[in-house]
Amino acid sequence: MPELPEVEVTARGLAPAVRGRVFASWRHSGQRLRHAVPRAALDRLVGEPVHDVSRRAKYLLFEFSAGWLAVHLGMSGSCRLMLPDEPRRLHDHLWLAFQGATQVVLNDPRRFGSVQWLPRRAADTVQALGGRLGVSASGLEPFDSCMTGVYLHQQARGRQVAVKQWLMEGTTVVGVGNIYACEALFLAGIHPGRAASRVSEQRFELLARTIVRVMTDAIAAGGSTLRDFSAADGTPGRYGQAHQVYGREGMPCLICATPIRRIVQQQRSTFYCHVCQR
DNA sequence: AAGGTAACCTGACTGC
DNA sequence: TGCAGTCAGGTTACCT
Repeated sequence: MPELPEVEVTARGLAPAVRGRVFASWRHSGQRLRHAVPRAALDRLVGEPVHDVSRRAKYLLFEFSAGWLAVHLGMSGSCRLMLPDEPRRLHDHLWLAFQGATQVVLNDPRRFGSVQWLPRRAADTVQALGGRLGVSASGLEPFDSCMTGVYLHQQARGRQVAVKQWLMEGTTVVGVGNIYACEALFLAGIHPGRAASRVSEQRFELLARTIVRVMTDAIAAGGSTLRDFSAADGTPGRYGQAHQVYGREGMPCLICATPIRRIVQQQRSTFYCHVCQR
């Protein structure tokens, strides 16, 4: 599921209900997620207030005085606010209860999601947490003012990999997954198979702007829902209706009417227009 | 060092 | 109706 917009929508949905509340208790389904649930850290956090709920890359961050609880939604995860007496659903795996009867429940059918504890280090910032979360979270946030065509061009130097794959690595810019990589490359007119180093600075300038635009629009629409995703209040995202190429194989390009093509790169589907994207 | 592949999981859908 | 095969928003360990 979730790329940056979906995680952002989740964070914005949870924050008003959770910010400032005291963490009261937690429960785990016992089913293994990507990483073992940090039991000792969760136990220590009981009684501590949550200062904020935010996002870094595709990670949801619950900020405590001692550090951050980082939740990743994997391919199929979603986090929802629930009342204590609501029945348990299939694939609910983690319950975080807060004072005042607020409960955050992580549901994840495929269990590619994770929960990690990041102890606070001196002068830590949310931006700096990226590297500690993994290489895929180490790049710049798309909304960072340093995310320019010059920056992308410089980062892509010497990289022979396809630009789409390079974009999705998360080492240059974070949060761009399969859907939004396809969409942003289409809007920038860049062929997804082009070597990253062979994209011009001018094209990268356009790409930097289209990434921001696609992300902004997707957040405003509540994200994309393919099958699993829903926001903290359970509503699905509407951005799927705005997809220009993703999931539109064989359908006419919205610019030139040429049928959209689908290829496989790195075992992932890529959708593009071979006329508009060069 | 960079590039490719497999693995982690469940569920929905397609075609026979 | 049932079964096999394919595909799905991500990440990373391990090869070459």
